[in-house]
Amino acid sequence: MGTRLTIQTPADYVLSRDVCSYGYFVLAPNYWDVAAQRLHRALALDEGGASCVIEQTGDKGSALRVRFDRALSRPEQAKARSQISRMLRLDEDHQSLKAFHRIDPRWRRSGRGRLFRSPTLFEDVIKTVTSCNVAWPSTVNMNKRLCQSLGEKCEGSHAFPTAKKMSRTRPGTLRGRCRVGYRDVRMVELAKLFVRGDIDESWLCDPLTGDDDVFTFLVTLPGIGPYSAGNIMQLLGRYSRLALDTESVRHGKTILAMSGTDAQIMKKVGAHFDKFGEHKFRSYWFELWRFYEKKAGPSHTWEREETATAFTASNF
DNA sequence: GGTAGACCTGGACGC
DNA sequence: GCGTCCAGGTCTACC
Repeated sequence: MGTRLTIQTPADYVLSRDVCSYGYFVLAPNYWDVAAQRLHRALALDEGGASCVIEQTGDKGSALRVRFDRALSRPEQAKARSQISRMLRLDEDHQSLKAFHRIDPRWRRSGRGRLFRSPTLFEDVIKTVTSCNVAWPSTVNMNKRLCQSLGEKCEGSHAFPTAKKMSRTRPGTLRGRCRVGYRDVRMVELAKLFVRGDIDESWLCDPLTGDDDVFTFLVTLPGIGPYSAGNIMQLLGRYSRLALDTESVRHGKTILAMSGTDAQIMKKVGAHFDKFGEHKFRSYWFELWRFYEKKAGPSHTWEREETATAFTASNF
């Protein structure tokens, strides 16, 4: 029989709202079961992969129940708790959420403020690289193939590849089997940096480290430019910068009624959100998310293979 | 500091 | 079914 864990949540926590809050919830190995409103995914643990199902059967703030497909050792249980907590932002600073709702009360009623992320920073960084210079369906495919080709196999699924595994993979394998194209070398280099400890997560997360320093460091990494750095910063819980891309231009044109060249609109979008200060990214993102939900319905109803793979500028 | 072109994949389109 | 074009962010070379 597999291990079962109970994980306490903050008083305002709603699983369906807080999982279905960022596009990564539809990327492998994540799978949101719309009918049951549960999150399925495999985790890479010390003794191999383990798939789990996460559900919240009670009201807002009730505990999460997590069922694994196998028995976990004590150290694995601790690691699983830590990874799930990171992924679901259970550790999001409550004062920061309150401050966000004070500066942008549009999201107070729904309680939106947490953005779904990955169990590890490595997965967040690689997912960011797979989202660059491609349409969303290609990002979905790349992540699916990365898991199938390099992820630890467990019951019915695969975990996301570990940095160690990817660092030992030939770029040609990534390109050929996972269809990541020219990103192959950059992804292997990133994996090696993680394995060598050259990417110091504790420094990146340290409140004493300035946002400018984090940004300056991130853009030195292979495959990471201004867009990716901005995105990784929000994944680190630093919301003071935007991740500007073609979606930002679409948003500027269609929702904010901005005009000019794409470069001019990007600058205008950046300036438009300055008023939200260190919560800028969340204000920007939830505006985008609201737009997607108007088009496709509430995000917790998005079927991975249908609606969720379709939200790009060209489709909307 | 700003910009043009290459990088790669997959989808759309025309034939 | 095949060929061509295009979108997408980063990187390098060049001005």
